Amino acid sequence: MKKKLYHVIKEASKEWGDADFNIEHTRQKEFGDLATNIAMVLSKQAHQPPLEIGEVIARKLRKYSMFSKVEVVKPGFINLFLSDEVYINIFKEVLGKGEAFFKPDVQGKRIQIEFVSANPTGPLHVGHGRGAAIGDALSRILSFCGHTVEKEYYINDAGNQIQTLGESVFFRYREICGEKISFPEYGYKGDYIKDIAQNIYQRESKSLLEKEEKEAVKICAEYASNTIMEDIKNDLKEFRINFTNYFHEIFLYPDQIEKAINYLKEKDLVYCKDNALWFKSTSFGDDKDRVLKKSDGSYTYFASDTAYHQNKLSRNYDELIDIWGADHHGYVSRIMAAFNALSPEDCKLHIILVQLVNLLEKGERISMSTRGGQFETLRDVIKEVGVDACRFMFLTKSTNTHLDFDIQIAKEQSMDNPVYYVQYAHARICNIFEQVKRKKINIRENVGNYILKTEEEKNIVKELVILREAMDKSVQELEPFYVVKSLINIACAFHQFYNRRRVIGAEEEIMQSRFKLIDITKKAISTGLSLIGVSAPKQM
RNA sequence: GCGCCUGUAGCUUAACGGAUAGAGCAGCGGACUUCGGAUCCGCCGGUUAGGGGUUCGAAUCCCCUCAGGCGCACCA
Repeated sequence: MKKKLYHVIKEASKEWGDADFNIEHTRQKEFGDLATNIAMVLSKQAHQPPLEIGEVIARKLRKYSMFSKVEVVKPGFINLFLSDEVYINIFKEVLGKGEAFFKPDVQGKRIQIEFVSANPTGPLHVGHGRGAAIGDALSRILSFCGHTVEKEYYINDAGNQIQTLGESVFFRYREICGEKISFPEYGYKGDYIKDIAQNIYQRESKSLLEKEEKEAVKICAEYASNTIMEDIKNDLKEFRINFTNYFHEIFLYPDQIEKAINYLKEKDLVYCKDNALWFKSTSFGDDKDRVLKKSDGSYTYFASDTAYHQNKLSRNYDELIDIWGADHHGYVSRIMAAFNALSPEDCKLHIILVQLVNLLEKGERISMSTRGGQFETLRDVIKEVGVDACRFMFLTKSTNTHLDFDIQIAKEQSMDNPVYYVQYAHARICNIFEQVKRKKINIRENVGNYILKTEEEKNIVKELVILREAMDKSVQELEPFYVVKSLINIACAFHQFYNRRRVIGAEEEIMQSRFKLIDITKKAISTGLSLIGVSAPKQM
């Protein structure tokens, strides 16, 4: 609809030449349905007052039957009031296309999105949960819009952290075996480490003590990372997230890392200094060059990450998306540098930073690093507030803003917690159809004469159009939050309608139209909710 | 010290450079004899952290100050 309008307005204003104008949904209904700033934009280049230009354009626009009123106001806005005919046509279009109406026109691409990727050294916490909710919603939205999406989890199972994990477990194991040890400062101190050590003890008894320490630590590390990874996978499943693929860092050792380094060498982007191997990331905009291979011969994580991205490139995606916690932002420029060095041409890499989550309870901050708090893990939070509320909560604010997650509020069923508001609208519609069934009211397949008389009904139609635009915007900006916001507005438009108008009991023609209207509204809500991984219950 | 993110009503927040800064919660007051009151309507509440600048027009862009968060390794 906007596209069509765009052309109409462009046509009406062509005597002044091209301009970068826009059309927006108005905030207040006195300003019509839509408004454009074209007169103000043109006034600069035409050296003419915007009101004059606006009046000329408005005169032309008034000839179109799609507008019931066109007015030019104060600073130079042209307010457009759409005729009922336009609403009816959109309404028919939505009904004809069904769910497909909400898909923006996009060219299908192959996209890989990597998210969560938490190290298998401890359970997922709330911050991971937000990344998970955003990554998963984004995948669903992208694939709904026609892209082919693969979701990948990268497991860091090769570096020092795993070594430390193994050592930590082995310390606990020795403790269980009766040795007196002093647990190292750098070790993982969580209780889950003790549980894992206990399991190993039950399986192996004291046999590990007879092995060489290096060997024993390795066994512990392997066992621990596997069990923790299993737990993580269970948490993700619980959170309704299925990855297409789990990629192990260890798989890159050492051949693919060498391959990546050699590739950079051939391009003369690598040099030796102080016995270490450096990548010239400054040539690609990074602040300083980065080490690939340390002087002790081992690789940095940066080296394996580089190799990992080369591996991704070899899989022929059109676009790559990495979702990281905002605490990794210092890492962005070096990976971008490596990526640009590796990828001569088309494939694009987007790095999305998810801002941190503050976990609160009744306004009090719960620390995530100490074990004082009750709900530091994602699992605990899900158990407490439920998957629906949890996922919705993570998505109500844009990715790039800090999120205060208050357990207390997430449990409440108020407008602070809009998931119920949206679900309730869905349940209400379902209930109307329940009543219809019970009262044996006939729903006609073909409604000859569509009627959208009231503001409330037109509002719903308008919000459905906005959902499609939100879908488009979410894809453009890789930001699922627009869809969520639109869902809340659709629910709002429906609740307003519901409170002022009736479906059952309205005059036959109107009732039949309204059946169609609420049916498509229900579809919009359930589709939208499914895209963010939230259920659409029939009753609550 | 350098870099990134953030600062909007008591709280949580919205606003492609556009109109009187828009919502929800909390507070106060109302609404269905009929489809679910987890809803709807009204009132109260703002110097958009502060100060400069850019322009027809700034919460938004630029500079400075203040406050908070996070990064600045041959760590992961």
